[in-house]
Amino acid sequence: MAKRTDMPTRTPPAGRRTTIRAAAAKTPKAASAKLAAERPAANRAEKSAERRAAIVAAAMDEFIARGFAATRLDDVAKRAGVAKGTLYLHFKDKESMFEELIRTAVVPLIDRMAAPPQITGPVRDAVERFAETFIHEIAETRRGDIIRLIVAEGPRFPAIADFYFREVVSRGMAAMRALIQLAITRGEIRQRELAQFPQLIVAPAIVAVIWQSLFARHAPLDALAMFRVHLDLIFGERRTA
Amino acid sequence: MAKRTDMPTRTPPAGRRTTIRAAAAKTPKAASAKLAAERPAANRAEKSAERRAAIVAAAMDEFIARGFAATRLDDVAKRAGVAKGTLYLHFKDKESMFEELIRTAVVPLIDRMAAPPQITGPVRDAVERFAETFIHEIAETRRGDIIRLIVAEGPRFPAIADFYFREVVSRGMAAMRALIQLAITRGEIRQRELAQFPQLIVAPAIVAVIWQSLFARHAPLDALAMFRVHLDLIFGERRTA
Amino acid sequence: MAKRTDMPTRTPPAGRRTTIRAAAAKTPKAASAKLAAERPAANRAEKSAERRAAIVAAAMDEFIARGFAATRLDDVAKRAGVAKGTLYLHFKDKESMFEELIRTAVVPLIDRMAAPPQITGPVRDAVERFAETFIHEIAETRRGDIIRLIVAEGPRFPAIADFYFREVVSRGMAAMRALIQLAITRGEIRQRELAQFPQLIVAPAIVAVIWQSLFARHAPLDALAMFRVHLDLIFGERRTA
Amino acid sequence: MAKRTDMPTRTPPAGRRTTIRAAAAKTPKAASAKLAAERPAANRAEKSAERRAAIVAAAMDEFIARGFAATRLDDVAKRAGVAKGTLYLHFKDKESMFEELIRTAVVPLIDRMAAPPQITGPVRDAVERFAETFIHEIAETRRGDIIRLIVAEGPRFPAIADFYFREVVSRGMAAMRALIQLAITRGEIRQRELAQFPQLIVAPAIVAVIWQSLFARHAPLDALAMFRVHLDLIFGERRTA
DNA sequence: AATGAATGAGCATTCATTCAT
DNA sequence: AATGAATGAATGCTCATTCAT
Repeated sequence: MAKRTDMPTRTPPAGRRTTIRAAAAKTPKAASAKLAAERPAANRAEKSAERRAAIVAAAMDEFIARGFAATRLDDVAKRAGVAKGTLYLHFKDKESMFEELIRTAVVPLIDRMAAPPQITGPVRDAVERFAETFIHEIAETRRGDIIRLIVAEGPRFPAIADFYFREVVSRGMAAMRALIQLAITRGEIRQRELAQFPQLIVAPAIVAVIWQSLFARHAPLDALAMFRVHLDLIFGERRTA
Repeated sequence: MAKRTDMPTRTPPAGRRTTIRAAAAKTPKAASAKLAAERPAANRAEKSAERRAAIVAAAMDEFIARGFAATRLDDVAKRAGVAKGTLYLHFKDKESMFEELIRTAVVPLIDRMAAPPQITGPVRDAVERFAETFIHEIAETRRGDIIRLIVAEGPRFPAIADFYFREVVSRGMAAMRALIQLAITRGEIRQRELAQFPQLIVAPAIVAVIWQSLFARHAPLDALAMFRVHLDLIFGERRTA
Repeated sequence: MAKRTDMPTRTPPAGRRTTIRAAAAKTPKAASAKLAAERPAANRAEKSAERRAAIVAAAMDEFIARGFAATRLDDVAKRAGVAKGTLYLHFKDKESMFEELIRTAVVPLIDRMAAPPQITGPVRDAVERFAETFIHEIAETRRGDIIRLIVAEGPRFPAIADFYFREVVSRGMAAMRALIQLAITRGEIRQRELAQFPQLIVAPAIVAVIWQSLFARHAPLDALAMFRVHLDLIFGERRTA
Repeated sequence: MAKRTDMPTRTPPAGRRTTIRAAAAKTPKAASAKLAAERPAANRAEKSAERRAAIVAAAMDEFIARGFAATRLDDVAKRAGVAKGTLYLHFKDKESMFEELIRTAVVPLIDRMAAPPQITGPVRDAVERFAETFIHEIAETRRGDIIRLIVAEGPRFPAIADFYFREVVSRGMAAMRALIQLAITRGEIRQRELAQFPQLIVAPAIVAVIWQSLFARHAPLDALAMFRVHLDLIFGERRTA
């Protein structure tokens, strides 16, 4: 069967798929021992939360690397250092695991969006700061992969697309629109129609995220520099920085 | 190519996988009968080409609707009106089917990009015409789904990402850069740095494609109108059309 | 013993297994709380005996409703209001739980059989009284289900079939045979060969038990009336009651 | 049809369950080779029917030996000499396999019941002939096990209990009642109330079936002799045969 | 070439049993 | 003693791939 190509970025492959059964880390004990060693003590609830966190992290890695359908819960369990059955103590099934995972992972994005942008100086500065944050913390981290994951699986998981639209996209659009209108009022932006398409502001960031996961090795992209040029288009020539 | 030509927009998903069994058209016979009826007679080679085209079209629909891993060749065969074994007369295995498919599907995109843009008037007009074409023929058709498919599966199919980068992206970028430089030379664009990031030109088109498949039902997007505002940012306020 | 004493008739099945997840009372805590509340205090041994009784009752319900293989110890524990591990403080494993259970449940049957039938008047009266008891206390109660359970699982649990044969069947047959012979001696029964097949006396009772659990809803059966007709066949026309 | 035709009595269990994994006859190939050898040639449809018959026979053996829940489809496949997937070409899932199996197996019983009893002489002779047939062909063969299987699984498969009641029990009862009434009319039976409980006629046969599968090794039962005594009770002392 | 029945490795999920707390 | 989280072998079912017809 499939060769199971290697993922270009993060996550080391959790096992060879078709031919060779992964050398089957028969060492959940070892793994949990390691966990135990790391931390001085932990009561029942803490340990459970820890395990859950390990599962979440492992599942995220696998789902990002392989997509929903191709991810094997066996691999998730191995990577998390737990037995297969343990997954089911925390999640009803693979599908809910995926959906809950995405929701959880999206929360930091929401927090970013929700942080009321501090408009102390020009709007452009606020947008630029926002973009810096986004690019550093999302486009260049695993969170960017989550966005790609949503793009990839969204059509098969309408609940996820809905959730993402509601919690992130529509809120982000509203915030962008407010910023744009403020900038128009202040005369920083002359293009009044821009308020109708706040997507235009973030489009380069989205493209950067996609570019990083698909083409980074062919042609690295300086996302931040690109975004600054983009801002120049919107706000007019860059001030002599 | 022909046969099930255009199916101009998204295929309705044939069923959620995990829970509901797809309503699996139980009529391969019927389908192939229809095929046979369409054309009076056909020699061996023609029939084979026809079958292959049917398979390609069917596979495209299924891969778009479900992604690589979740697509069942059974469904592809059913939809194409052929037996399962027949698929293997045309493709080595599921993986090569997928890869060849993408390559095939990407050719029209290449052709679009390769068509030397007619610069008879302002560069902006050329770009606008290009965008109109792109949006009509890609963002609003099934071809847009192919782009999403590449985004979704690219990391698992580096060969495809490579191919796509080489054949479409890098060529498109080069063409864009040339246009930008021409426009800068002519004074249509003042932002000189834009030439370094031709991605900025197409970013809204990419975002439109993604938006359509994820959020169209929440908030339809007038991709063309958006793109025109985008062009105003780049080329300056729209001429009084 | 007590506690959930009565449950006089069939337990409603907790859910079809393959398709629907049982509505799994999520309240072991609540249940055991109730237990604790019922009785002011209890020393260690008493509490243990109580728990064991609760487990036995719960297990009986589940085994009757689902059979051995399909019964989940999780459900038994939940129904008994104890933790899963507690089951193993009382029983070695599922199999011994089942076997001990049956043995326990069969004891009342034995007691019934062993009670020396009071022959104060005609043998027929004794047999009729016996049948009344059997039908009221067995065929029409959960104990009848135990007989069906033995029929169902006997071939897979030879130890149980052996035990049941030894403790109930052979003793019952002997008692029946004695009664028959007494009746023959007294001239109440003319059919001498009946003594060779004491099964014939109880056959209608067995059939009644099976009928109740399989066909009661299609066609209710008046077991006692049937048995009286049966006695008429054996002892001759019923006296003008 | 044939092959493992008659297997007149109980099947030896196909493997120890809990402790030892069955020595796993890894020889489906061998088995099907044997099949092929037995028969000169066979077209597609014939082979399919043959396979299905093999599956049906194997499944029957396993279900009888272990009950529904404890039967492993792996074992069924092994015994039938086919691959696991093949089972699913013939049956939707384990549950429908079981239900269809029972239905199929019950047909011969129906045929027996439906055969209009030839009343050429005394009714008693007709009943006696019926009983002989029943005991030879059912109580003493694997068909008896099917009755036990229905008793065992009926409560978990209401559809089966319904079917069995409708197709066998109610029809059999009606036939019995007609015979009884004829006998009453002719003066062969004096007990008029017997017509209300035709179950009484067959009760010893049912008991014999159960006895055979549970207690045969403890105390063999001459079912036919027992039934003759039973008939004497109903029709009066046996004629000097 | 075309078919589709057959295969069997693969995988999600369940559940008896154990054991640290 | 009691708990219930954790385990992992077991099992129903799927589906890419093969191959006899």
